[in-house]
Amino acid sequence: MAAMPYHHGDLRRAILDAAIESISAHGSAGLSLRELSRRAGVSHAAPIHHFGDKAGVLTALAAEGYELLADALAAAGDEFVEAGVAYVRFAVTYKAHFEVMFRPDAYHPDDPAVVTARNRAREALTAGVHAQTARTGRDARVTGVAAWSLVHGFATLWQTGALPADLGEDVTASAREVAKVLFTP
Amino acid sequence: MAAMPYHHGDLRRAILDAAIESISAHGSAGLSLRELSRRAGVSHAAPIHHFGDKAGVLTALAAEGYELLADALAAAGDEFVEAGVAYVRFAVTYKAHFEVMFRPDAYHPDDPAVVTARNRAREALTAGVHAQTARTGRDARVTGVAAWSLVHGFATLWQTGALPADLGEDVTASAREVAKVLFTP
DNA sequence: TGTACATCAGTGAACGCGCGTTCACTGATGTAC
DNA sequence: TGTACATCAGTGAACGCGCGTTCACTGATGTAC
Repeated sequence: MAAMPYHHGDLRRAILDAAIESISAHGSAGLSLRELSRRAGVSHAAPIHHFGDKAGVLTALAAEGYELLADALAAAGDEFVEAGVAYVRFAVTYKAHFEVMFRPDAYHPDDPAVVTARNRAREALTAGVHAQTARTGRDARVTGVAAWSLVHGFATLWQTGALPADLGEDVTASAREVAKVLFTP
Repeated sequence: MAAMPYHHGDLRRAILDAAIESISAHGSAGLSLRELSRRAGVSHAAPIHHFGDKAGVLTALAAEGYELLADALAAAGDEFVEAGVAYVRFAVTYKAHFEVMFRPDAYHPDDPAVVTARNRAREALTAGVHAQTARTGRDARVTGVAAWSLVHGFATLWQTGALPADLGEDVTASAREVAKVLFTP
């Protein structure tokens, strides 16, 4: 039975992973630092060293989430429907990140890392919309909000389990069908 | 200085109102029964009498929310865009109800009152969609999900303050513009 | 009109719990010379 | 190659707090006769 080494190695990452696991299972509402420490197998005061306080953990998670979202949207390119699908796929794959990102009361939304990543995601999101509206001649601002609302609402309702069961389990396919409604004559 | 009467009169209502006030201000995550009792000016064990436990309070709130939503949608009639606007207006006006309704982990989603009210709201929501798709020949199921996603996402993003500031402050007008995108050629 | 009694609504003390944060500490690591 | 020392990472005890729920209770109300 090997004794735990005194230094963890990558406690920062381990705490974030523990947070992701816990939030995915039980939501972000009841999250506690002590639970994360337990999951990471470390004393309950250890996370403070890396994150300062509880909000610091969620801030790091939100920043990471916006980075991942920006990457996913960038990878989808200028194809509007595919960007929408990528948004939904991100929300489902990174459930915990997604949930935290849109609970700004729970973290430090003005944190520089968050601001930078969020702007990157915003730009990626509007890029697809602009490519679309340039072709169709619609108002870019309103169309952008409509598109964002659609995919955000779909992702949120899907997560909550509020959508009718007969949609099936393939979230990508469902999201694509739904996204098409917005841009099919 | 009049002494408080021993019996409150309508403590049930007072607790619900206190919950609405508290959730509107600070979200539903940190809500506590003791805080509600304080707000209602009553001993901290009193709410148990009316609601059984904490989840009971939120269950009552969710049921009330679905009733109010069903009423709002019914009042909008079969006009699709107006039903969408009504949905968003409901979410903004009854912020606390709306927030609780979509946090089924926090209450008893199988409570009969909740189930009944939720079904009423569902039917009202699909009525508008069916009227619309009968006219346009689209697939009712996918269109319904798209419409619901759109208004739900818009409402959610509006509440979080995530939408661009240049939309202005008139949520009804913005919602109408956005809803129109879904059904304008 | 009065009275006994059941029922209901609210009280206040007590319980045990998990939490975030602080603190002085110790173990481990790496760097300067 | 060795050694002194600064820095960093994690510990564990302690703090004070607010919480949900339980419990035996008392005050108020209404109903049967």
